[in-house]
Formats: sequence, structure tokens, C-alpha cells
Amino acid sequence: MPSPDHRSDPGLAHTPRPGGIAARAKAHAGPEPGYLGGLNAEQRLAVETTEGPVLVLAGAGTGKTRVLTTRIAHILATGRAQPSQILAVTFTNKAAREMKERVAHLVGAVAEGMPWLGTFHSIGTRILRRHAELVGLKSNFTILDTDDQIRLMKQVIAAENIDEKRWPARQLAGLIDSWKNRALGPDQVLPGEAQAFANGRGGELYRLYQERLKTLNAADFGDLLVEAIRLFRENADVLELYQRRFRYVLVDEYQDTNVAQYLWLRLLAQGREPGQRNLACVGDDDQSIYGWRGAEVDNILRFEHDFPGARVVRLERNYRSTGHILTAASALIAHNQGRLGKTLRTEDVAGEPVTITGAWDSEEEARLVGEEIEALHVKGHSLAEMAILVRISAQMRELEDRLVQLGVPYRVIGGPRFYERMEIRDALAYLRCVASPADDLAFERILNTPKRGLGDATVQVLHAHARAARIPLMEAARYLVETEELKPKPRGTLRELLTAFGRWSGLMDTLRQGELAEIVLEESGYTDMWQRDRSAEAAGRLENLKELVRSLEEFPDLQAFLEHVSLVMEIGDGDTNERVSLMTLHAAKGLEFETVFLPGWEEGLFPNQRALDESGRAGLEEERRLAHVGLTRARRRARIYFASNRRIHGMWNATVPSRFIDELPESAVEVIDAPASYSYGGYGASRFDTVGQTPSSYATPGWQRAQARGFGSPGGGFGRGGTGGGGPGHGGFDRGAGQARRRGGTVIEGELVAKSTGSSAFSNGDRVFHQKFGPGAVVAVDGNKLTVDFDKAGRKMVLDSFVTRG
DNA sequence: CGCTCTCCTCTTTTT
DNA sequence: GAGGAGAGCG
Repeated sequence: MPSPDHRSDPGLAHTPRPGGIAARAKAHAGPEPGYLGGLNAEQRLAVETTEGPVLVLAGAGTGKTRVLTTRIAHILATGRAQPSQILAVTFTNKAAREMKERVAHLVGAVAEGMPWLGTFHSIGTRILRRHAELVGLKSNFTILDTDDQIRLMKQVIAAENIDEKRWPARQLAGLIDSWKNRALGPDQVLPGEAQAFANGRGGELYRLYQERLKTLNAADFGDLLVEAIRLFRENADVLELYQRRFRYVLVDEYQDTNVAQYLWLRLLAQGREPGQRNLACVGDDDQSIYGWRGAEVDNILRFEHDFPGARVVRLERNYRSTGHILTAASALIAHNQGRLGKTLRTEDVAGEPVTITGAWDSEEEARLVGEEIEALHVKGHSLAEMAILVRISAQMRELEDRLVQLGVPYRVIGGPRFYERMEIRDALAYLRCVASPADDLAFERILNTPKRGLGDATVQVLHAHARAARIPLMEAARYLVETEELKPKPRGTLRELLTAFGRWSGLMDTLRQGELAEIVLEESGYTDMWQRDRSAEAAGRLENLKELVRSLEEFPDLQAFLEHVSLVMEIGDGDTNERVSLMTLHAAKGLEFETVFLPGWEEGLFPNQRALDESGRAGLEEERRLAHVGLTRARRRARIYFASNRRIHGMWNATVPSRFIDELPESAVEVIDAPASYSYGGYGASRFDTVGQTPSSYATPGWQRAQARGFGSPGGGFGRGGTGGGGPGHGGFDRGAGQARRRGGTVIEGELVAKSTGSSAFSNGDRVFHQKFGPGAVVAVDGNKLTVDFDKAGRKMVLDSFVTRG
């Protein structure tokens, strides 16, 4: 309750805030519950407007999750619903987990928790398993991930005698995905779009793929929603069951929903009686960055239209960033059209301006970022409070190299997930075969892994028989080992494998799944395969397998584990140690850091050329939202960088500062002249200076001259005078880059020597092991700096703290 | 059947 | 530049 004179519970420490909705809030009377304390007026309105459709527009850092969880707490505490009557959906498991924890914290552990709080997909799965037979599946259907999907599509394409090279399965997967995102079945595909693949056979292949899925008793991720929608549409009684059950529906990140998710929600939230239409969606149109995977910003823009009588609550008070950061982010996003419009405000100080630093090339950029991280670290800033956010993962390598050289610990967030690693997928395939012998895709995967002489020829025979007899591959194999169809050698090997599987399946009930997994991996020769492997990654892979066995033990049984794996592609939680975080801008959504580094703000990279080419203005606006997300991750410091030269697909390209830089207000930014750098200090009042825009005070006329000569930037010309006429082409760049590199070398030298304490414990000829480069031999020692000839990775310079004796 | 070489492609990513 | 996939050779 915002009014200061409001009587409050003893001990309730809530800051009175100005607001004008006291009367409305008071309608709920009674002593004020503690969980409402500390909410501002808008947040409180969002929490207490429980009935009817509500859209909460929650800008970055405005307490979105808090509103969502408090709202659930409020519904429970006021007895409006039981935990099992609330449907709360998120996109990621992480968000779901967080919400569960926070609700539990607010209301105290409610007996059965919140059974219907989860991701769209996990809840979809749950519903689908209960009514599987209504959509042609069995309740124990398997969930295929992208890898399985593509392999299956390859088979479908091959079976239709279509040239997979000309019409790649990946592309078909993309198409089918986009259809499923819009809840389109094979019959509903627009003829024009079906035309886009294999001369109009797109729709046909989609149908065949769906048929294969049903035969395999499998569903892909899209099906978890689309089949649920079909289930609801074709079975009014089932739909009504759920409509009645879910008295309150809450949706997180509504701006990321696709058409299928929207339809799914609408079916569930639009009960016949008014009391069933309590839908609350929380989102931020300015943070919609997943359009490329089917998210429809339109869903949030049209909310009021779709749900008549909807209330819209705007959360605009930002509790995260300082004034300058917020000003910069707001000014940037204001360039977007077609937004619902919010103005973020803060009561925090203006703080440090957003800095913009130009570098000669991406290598220097990485160096500048590294130096700044060190400088802040020396001043006592925690590394865990710093993050480098990049547009594409390809940017990470150079930054990583730099951090390794500096000895700055870091962690990459996102990247290949644990369960996507080859060795994990192989191991899982073994377990899947043990648990369900009819899992053809799994069986095929491990049939010849490790190599046991069951190659293409054998697979072909198996397939032919399985298809003809309409039985799973494993069953076909059992039959074939009793016949003469296979050559004696593969036949014997296959028989052995089948016997082993029989044995392992028999152990399922008596052994703990972890032990079982160990036995399977051991006896199948899989562990052995990696132990014999002398490559750099082998050790890590064995580690991962151990980790898998360990995490397996956390589940009651193998089935539960496999279910978890197909839906929750993650394991453990990243340690929050003293480490700099490195991730893509996409991965950064929802996170915040004291200091955020934003390298690579160049035309073509960010905004990304491909986004522009493929989606035009909408693409540009999504890129701009991405920039907005990036800036608003920062609490106190945001540092933007751009390089004048960058290697793209292995080729050096001259680049131009991002138009987003030009869109930042001068009042909130500071242009840094990188000292001792060959970058041209300051960025031009670029060609993006359109009519009516404030001309930049740091414009350099040389820029436009360079432009005119076909140089992306004055690259060769600045600072050294006179070489500008060197002309475009690689010669000029190579020279420039070469000099920057030489110069950079000295700087590196200084840093590293300064850091070295005493001499290294290693000497020439020592065998060492490096986490990233694998085994190698020391060829030179210089302080704490080693030059190592790595067996696989070649000669590298590394710090001794990064290697172990090996 | 398996290994090696060459060619091709190449955002963003969750479930 | 680097990884993945397919072709071709041993």
C-alpha cells in the first residue's frame, strides 16, 4: 500500500511510495500481507489485478519476475486457487526453476509445490502423455531432439529419392519447424511455402515425416505444442477439463510466444465462464529477440485486441541501471517503430557514461576489452560482475584467446550444451536402447559406435527388413542373426551386441541406473574407445561421461532420467566463482552485471547483415532490441567497442561502426580515444547521420574521404599520414594489421612479464597438458610464460598456470 | 569397411 | 579459419 499513513503490520518494512491506486488496493482489505511489502504502485496493481486478462508490460529491470511470483503468492494466499489450479508457463527451465523457488520462498513450501508451473514444452508433454492415444501416440512416446529430427528427415528424403545435397534435411527441418511454430499441419501448409522445398514436395515430406514419427512413437519439440492443440480442438471434453482446472493462467516472456503457443494459451485461458478467463501475460515488446525462431511480437502488440477488456499495466521504474545507461538504452530503442511504448526511468544517479571505443581490428578490440577487465579487477571489481556480450559466437574465440593470455578466468555461457555433446548423446543412445528396444534412432546411432564393423551395408539390410516387416530395427536384427542374409563376421558381431543388450535390459531392475550405465559403457567398449583416443578432447569427454553417470544417480529411475534429458537440456549449474562471463546477447537476456562489455558494434555484424537481408526493417528492429537488451544488462558500466577491420569467414573486411552507435544520445556517451592504438580514435559522423539528427561533434572528415575511396574506414590513412592513398584491397589491410600486431606484441610482453612471479616450475622438454590445446611439449620458458608445441594444436604461448604436467 | 582428403558452408537458440 | 560431410581410395 503506497500511502504513508497506512497502518501496517508490525515489522513490515516497506518504503512508502507515491501512487494513486490506494483505493483499488484497499478493496482487498484486511491486514496487509507481508509479501506485498516493497512493491511499487504499478507492481502492486499488476499483482492484485487477479481477475480477467492482464498484460503486464515490464521493461528491463523493472521487477518482472518479482511481480509474477508475488502474483502467484497472492492468488494462493487469498485462497483464490489451489496450487494445482494455477498454470504458469515459462520458456526456459531456468526461468521455471527460479519461479518455483521464489514462490516457495514467498508462501512457504506448499505441499505439492506447483505441479503446473513449467515450460510450454514440459506442460505440453504432460498433457499429451495423459491423452496420447487421442493423437495417435502411446503415452511413453519419446521426444526427439534436433539431431534425431534431422536424421529422420534425411531418411524420409532419401526414401523419396530426393537428392539430399540439393535439398538438405536441415532446410526441411527449418521449414517444418516454421510450420509447427504456426500450428500448421501438413494439410494446412500454404501451397506457396510447400513449393519452397524439392519442387513442391515440402508438404508431402512433412506428412511422411509425421507418419514416421507416429510409427516410431515419437514427437519432436514442435509436436509437444501442436499435437496438444490438436488434442484440444478435437476433444472438447478434454479441453474443458483443463479449462476448468486452470483458474489462473500466467505467462512469462509473452513477447517470445509463437503462434502455436498463443493458440495453446488461448484455448486454455478462454473458458466459457468469465471466472475462467484469468490470464496474465508478462512481457516486454522491446526485448523480443526471438523473431527468427517464430516468436510473434504481434502477440503482445495485439493483446488488448485478442482479449477484450484486458487491463494493461506498465512497469517503467527501473531498479537496475544508472541514469546514463538507461538514457542510452531508451534513446536507442526509441528508433523502433511499432512498439507499445514505455519510458524507463530510474531514481539512481547518472553514473558513468556509456563508453565507445574504436579499435583497429578485432584483435586490438579483444586486447582493449581484456585490459579494461584487468584494470577494473585491480581496482577491486569482481570478475563475476563483468560480462562480455557478443552478437555471434564466432566473436568469442578471439576474446577467449585474449583472456587466456592474460590469465583472466572466464566462463562461456550457452555454447554447446552438455547433453548435446557427442559422447553424451552416444551414451544416452545406449541407455535409450536399453530402456526401450524399439528406439530405432538410438539403435542406429550406436550400432557402429565404437567401430565394430557394422557399417553401411549392415544398416541397409537391417533397414530393409525392418521396413518390410514393420518392426523396430533391434527386432529385425534379432531375426537376421538367425538367417544367412548377413555375412558371418557382421552377423557374429551383431549377435554379440544383441546378447549384450538383452543382458543389460535384464539388469535394469536390479541395478541402480548409474551402475548400469557404467556397465553398459564399459562392456560396449565405448569408454574404451575414448581411453584409446589420444586427442586433446578425449580426457574431457571421459570426464563428461563420469558426470553423466553421476547425474544419473539423482533420478529415481532410467525412464525419469531420459524424460528429464529430452526436455531439460542442461546439467549442473555454472559456478558463480570469480570469472568473467562470456556469452551471446541472446543468452544474456534476463541476466545483469555491474559492467557489460559490448564488442563488435559494426555494420554487418551488429546489426547483422543476414538479419537485414532476410527480414528487412523487422530484422533491423529486432537487432536494435538486441542492442537494447545488451545495454540494459548493465547496472553501472556499459562499454561499447567496434573494430575497423574484422575477419569474416576467414577474410579480412573493412568495417563501419554500427548505426546503433550513432543512435545513442551524446549526453549519455563518452567516446574513448584508445591510447597506444592504431585504431582511429573516435568514430565518424557516419553516413547514417540522417537529416534532422544531431551531427556528431567527433566527426572526422577523413572518414568520408576514405568512404569515397572504397575503404570502410580511414584505416590505412589515419594517424600515420599520407598512406591513405594506398588504395583499397588487402595489401593495405595486411600492412595495417601487421603493424598493429607487432605493436600489440610489445604490450603483451609488458603485461605478462609484469605478472610473472619468479621463474616457472617447468623447463624445456617437459610434457604438459592444456585444457584447451591438449598434450604438448615445452620448447621455451620465459618467466611464467611457456612456449609449447602441442601435439594437435601446434605451437602456442601459454601461461604456466594453464597447464598441468602430463 | 574405414580412413583421409577435399569441398562447402558459415547468425542468433530453447525446448 | 574451421568444422562437418561426402567422396574416393586403400
